[in-house]
Amino acid sequence: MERRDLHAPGREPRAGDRPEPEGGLARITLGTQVYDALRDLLIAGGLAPGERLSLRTVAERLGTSMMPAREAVSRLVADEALEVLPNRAVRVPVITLDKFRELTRVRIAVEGFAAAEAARAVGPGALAAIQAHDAAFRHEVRSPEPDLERAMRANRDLHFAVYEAAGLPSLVAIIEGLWLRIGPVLNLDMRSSPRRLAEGGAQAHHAALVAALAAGDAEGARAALSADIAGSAAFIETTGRLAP
Amino acid sequence: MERRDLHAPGREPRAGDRPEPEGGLARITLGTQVYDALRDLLIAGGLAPGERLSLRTVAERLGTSMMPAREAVSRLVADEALEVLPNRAVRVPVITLDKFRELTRVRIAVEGFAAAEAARAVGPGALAAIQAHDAAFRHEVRSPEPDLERAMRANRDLHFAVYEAAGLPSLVAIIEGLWLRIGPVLNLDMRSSPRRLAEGGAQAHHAALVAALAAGDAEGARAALSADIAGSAAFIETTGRLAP
DNA sequence: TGCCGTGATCTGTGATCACACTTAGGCTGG
DNA sequence: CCAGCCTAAGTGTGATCACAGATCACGGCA
Repeated sequence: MERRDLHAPGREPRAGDRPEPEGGLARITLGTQVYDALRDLLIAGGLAPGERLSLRTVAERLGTSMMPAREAVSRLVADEALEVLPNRAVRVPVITLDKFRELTRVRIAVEGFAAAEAARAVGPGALAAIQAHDAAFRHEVRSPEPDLERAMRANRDLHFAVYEAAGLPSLVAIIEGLWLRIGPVLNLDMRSSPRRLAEGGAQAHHAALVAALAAGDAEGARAALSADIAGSAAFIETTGRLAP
Repeated sequence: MERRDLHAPGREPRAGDRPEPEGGLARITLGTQVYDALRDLLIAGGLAPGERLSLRTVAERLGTSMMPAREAVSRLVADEALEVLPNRAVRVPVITLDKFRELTRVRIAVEGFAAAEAARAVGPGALAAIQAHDAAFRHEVRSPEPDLERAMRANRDLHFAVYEAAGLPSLVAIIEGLWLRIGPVLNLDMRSSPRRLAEGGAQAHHAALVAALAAGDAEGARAALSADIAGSAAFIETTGRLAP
């Protein structure tokens, strides 16, 4: 919370900020908005592992009272994306090496299944979108001056486009929960040593994944995605930033 | 909320009810207690699909103020175990047939993976516990007057003993989230037509599952558990209580 | 100089109040 | 007798206050 502004650019929400009845069909509560803001920060690596949060700080930073912040943080704690220490302090969990390996195994199983289902269910439109994200990612990492932020966003968009193509929304929700927990460590390490991107391991896995999806090869898609996750995890482990 | 008391038997929590510092190491907040109470009700079928909840009613029923109820309901809504209608009314979601089938597919994938891992990782102690739950379930359904409540609890204990034997806590948490969502419909239908228990389909699947676990046969365990879930789901579909 | 005690400050949690909104029931006017 | 409005009760959401506990820095004693 120290380093980034949670606001959307140019938007400055205030406490009594509901002049128009929000037009849309579904009502978006302030608590949900704060939740989404924190969630995006976590997945994008805007919050480092071990970083402490304060309900009052979050609330003030977003221009709301403490209540929406409470609800958002409470939900994130329930998702284990945040944790409250016995001191009552809230912080981004510091993942231990064992926990990281466990999460990686679960990811390979769950996301691998999603990729396999996607290979069976993907349509031409979704496939085109996936290929676009793949191209964007490849273009970014091959650029002479790669933009880390954009590359990781393209990577995320590619993955979730695949998962959504499986046609199982509950599965996507589960995967989002997993990304919420590995996001901080993954992004932090990527940020600290961007050479991983240039190595091209991810590109190769992505290419194999897209090819398998296009061919309707479920097991091929599962294998490619598993290799992608495993490769990324192996890199993270070598950086040694994980707690013992 | 109309039909059951959320209190543990003989326990009557009151608002200012913290004379002793709760002894334990981790502090259990009131919000978490309410969450656990509602969660158990949902998994055990104490709340029917479509049933409406009210924060004030929940709070009063548990002897707390509205705040802990808010937090608990908010978390359950985040888990999709409850839903808030555009009217701002909170109710147990009414699962559609398509959604039920989707959840079943995800369950087979995720819980099947857990069973396979359990076959690889289970130790003698955990295996004994699993066998005990299996025996309890078999004893209950073979009894001349089966106690539905006890049978379903034994079934749940058996399943989760297997999942925990996999040694992947994050996976167990995911599965709990899934059970939270199918619990109401599953329990309701079981309650309305208990003959399913007597048919013995579940017993056979359980026996095959336990045998596979004892033999370290991962794929056998996965197959047995998948068959158990599929059989149960097929039965639920025949009762036709699901929304179109 | 080093260490312990102590108070100010900050934390999350719980309770209470206020508000916009929905909904259901009763009353009035036809 | 029926249809219409319209009030009153009930809803979740947001804000504010109160409080126990933890943290940390400062100051005084040894």
